[in-house]
Amino acid sequence: MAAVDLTTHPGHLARRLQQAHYLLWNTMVSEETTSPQFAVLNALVAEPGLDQRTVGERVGLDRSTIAEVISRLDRRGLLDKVRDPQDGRRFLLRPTDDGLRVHRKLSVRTARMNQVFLAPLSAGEQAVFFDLIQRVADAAEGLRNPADPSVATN
Amino acid sequence: MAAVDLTTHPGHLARRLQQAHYLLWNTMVSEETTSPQFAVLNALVAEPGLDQRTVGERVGLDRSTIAEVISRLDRRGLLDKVRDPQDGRRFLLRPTDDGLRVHRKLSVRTARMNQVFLAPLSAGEQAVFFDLIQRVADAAEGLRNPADPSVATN
DNA sequence: ACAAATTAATCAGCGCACTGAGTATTTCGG
DNA sequence: CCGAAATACTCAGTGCGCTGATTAATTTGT
Repeated sequence: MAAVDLTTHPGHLARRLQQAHYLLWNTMVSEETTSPQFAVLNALVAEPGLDQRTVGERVGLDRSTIAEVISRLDRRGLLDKVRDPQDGRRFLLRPTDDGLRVHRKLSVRTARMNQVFLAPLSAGEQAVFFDLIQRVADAAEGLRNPADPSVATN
Repeated sequence: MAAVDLTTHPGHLARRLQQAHYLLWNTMVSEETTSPQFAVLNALVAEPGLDQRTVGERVGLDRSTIAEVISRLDRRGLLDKVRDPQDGRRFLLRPTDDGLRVHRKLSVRTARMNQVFLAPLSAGEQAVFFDLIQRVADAAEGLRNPADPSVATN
């Protein structure tokens, strides 16, 4: 009786959206390479030589998760991981030739998948969709690190 | 150079949105009870006596995941799980008094959290937000089970 | 120059999410 | 009535995602 309507809960909708995407990715893009793995590969194609932490920042993964994703890509030979001679704490990462090939192939398939995924929306609605989600996600991420000195907390 | 802009990838946005929500939930709602656990509890408040599979359907969790979520709620004494005397394969689930208490408390906090989460959007935008996400998620879930006999596949 | 603080990465532990395979129970067909 | 199919649940295995604690390297403050 006191139950709540979950269709008005953004968190629940976000989870359902992500699950739906996960399934579609598996059937239309790749069963071996996951969406987060592709995101990491993509970040390294854009900026080869990044370290682990920075890649995580770029794609929105925390230190532990990024370490696992990278270790899987490394095991499959899709990226190179070498100690930074300038700073022995860091590992520098860059895609291998295989990594570049996989990235190219998956880029095409991902574009196709996105069309199918967004097909229920008109072009205008798609733009609104991106804008609204991004604003909510950005704001929530902002709540998490209120410590940026350039945007004082008061 | 051939890298892709992830801000136009709904899957990537969905993941970021869900992560942002996860963090906010942890700080504003509960550290013990997760959002999927609340969803299950909520489904059982609405319809006490459901079996596991049906609860999973209601909240959008597959057979394996729902089993784990339920076993955690059971361990914490928030629900009762008894064999259906009519059908020995099923377990019938209902919230305990403790489960009802937790559900009530978390309902209030969840409402507050949703307000904070959606604060960057106007009331009109929030309605659009729900509508668009739901349409995309519904459509993608529909691609997954085209086998409903009442809506023939051809 | 050297102790203290900071930073990058790892590890252990928990929870969500999916698939494929296996077990037990019920239902269906002949 | 009884063997085959369907159904509910469990189990093993993989991957994403978070926190808190630890280790190793660099930077900072005297």
